Amino acid sequence: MSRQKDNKSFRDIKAIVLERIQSGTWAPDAILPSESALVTEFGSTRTTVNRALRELAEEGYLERKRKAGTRVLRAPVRHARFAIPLTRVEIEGTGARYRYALIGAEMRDMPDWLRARLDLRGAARAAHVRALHYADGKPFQYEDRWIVEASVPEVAEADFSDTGPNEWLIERIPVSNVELSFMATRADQTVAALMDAPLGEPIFTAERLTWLRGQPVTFARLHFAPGYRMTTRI
Amino acid sequence: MSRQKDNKSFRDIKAIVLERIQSGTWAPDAILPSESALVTEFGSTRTTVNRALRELAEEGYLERKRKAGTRVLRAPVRHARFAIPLTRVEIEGTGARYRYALIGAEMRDMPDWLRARLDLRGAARAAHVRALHYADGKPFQYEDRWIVEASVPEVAEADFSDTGPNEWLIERIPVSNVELSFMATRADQTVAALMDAPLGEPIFTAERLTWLRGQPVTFARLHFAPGYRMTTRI
DNA sequence: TAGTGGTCTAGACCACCCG
DNA sequence: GGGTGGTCTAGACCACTAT
Repeated sequence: MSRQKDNKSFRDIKAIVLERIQSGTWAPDAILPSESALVTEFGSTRTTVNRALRELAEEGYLERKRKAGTRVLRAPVRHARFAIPLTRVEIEGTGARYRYALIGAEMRDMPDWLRARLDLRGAARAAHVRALHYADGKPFQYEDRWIVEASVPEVAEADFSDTGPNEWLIERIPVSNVELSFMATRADQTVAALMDAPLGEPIFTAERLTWLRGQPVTFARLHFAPGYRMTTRI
Repeated sequence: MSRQKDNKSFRDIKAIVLERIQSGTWAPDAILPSESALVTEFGSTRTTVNRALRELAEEGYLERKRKAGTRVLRAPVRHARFAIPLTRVEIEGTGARYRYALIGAEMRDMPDWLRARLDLRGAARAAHVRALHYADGKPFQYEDRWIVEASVPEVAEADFSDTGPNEWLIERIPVSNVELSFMATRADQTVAALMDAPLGEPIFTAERLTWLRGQPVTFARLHFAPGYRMTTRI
């Protein structure tokens, strides 16, 4: 049979199923009809029905188990998805003018807390780079980053005067693993001075740890200007 | 041809392609071979190759366009994914004992800032519920929530003494839209007292706005105990 | 206009797991 | 044991868009 107007695409099926969940037709904990039953109802094939249900499960609405069937989740396990763009892109995306300023960059032995954090034994050298990102002339983000020399040897000769260390890294290192944390910290002297904020001001802070194939590449602490909100719609 | 040992599953293909991206075999901006070329290389069918590439694109590694082909993204648009569980589930997941305490609940007219936030015109009543969630006897999260009566009429008779308002809501309302924000705030008198923290302490705070089919349902502000980190691996 | 990805049909085998 | 979802093959038509 060729594709008819009344046949349902996987998007149609997703929409119909979601509507039935949200309207309560299929209440939490209810078991949906099997794929083959839905194939009959929607007049499509298992491939299509399967894709619709699989995606709804990925989105946290359904739980699927062989033999047990497809169940409507009581509390949809919603996942917040945050895009993690380059700071420059994030700023330009709001229509603001981006400016970058290097505060300092030097090669150092890594402090103990950082070696512990990166799970590195023995001494290791790293570039310690500090920089400010401005939006429309106002401080937007203070970046305090370490780049492990063993993983990125060219870092010893890198020049960060014009390009942020993150953009520099992205040109060279395809990342494989990232651990990302968000927290609220207190503005210390450095941050307060750079952000033009009172000492002790609550600062939205992100920590980012990056590995390439098991090797630690970089650790960054990103301090956002007071009032920053990270927002997403799900 | 039946499935042979040397045939590749879509997972195999994903892994191989990802390895080629991360090793630089397929550098940023490079165009991958077309699906049919990969079908020849991997000895599978387009359905399988397509699923592998489609998922890698969803994960932010590739960009796909008809006719233009599949391109390796320079800066992988990585997405942090945070599971948003019930507070009780989050606490119990760490192995800690969960305890809930209601602080106050009453029906009120919504304040102006909230009506603006929910895009509601005219007066509207809502339940204002405040509650504390404990982990192993220590304050973990202070929840300050408004529930719109027009969207959930039963809320006027609800009893939140034993069950948190979030769990209560989930039993009744399948959500459709959520806006989630994270920020750093300063502990005010209420939060400081409840969290046993100094006034002005930086507090990791989440705001959550929920709609059902365009109707605002609830607005919650969740204040986490000092030191809270939200972490994810991507 | 030609080549690429997007999606569908039709059918099949299999892994898992509940009863 | 048997029903369910997981995934694959083989082939097809179509939509988009770079050239």
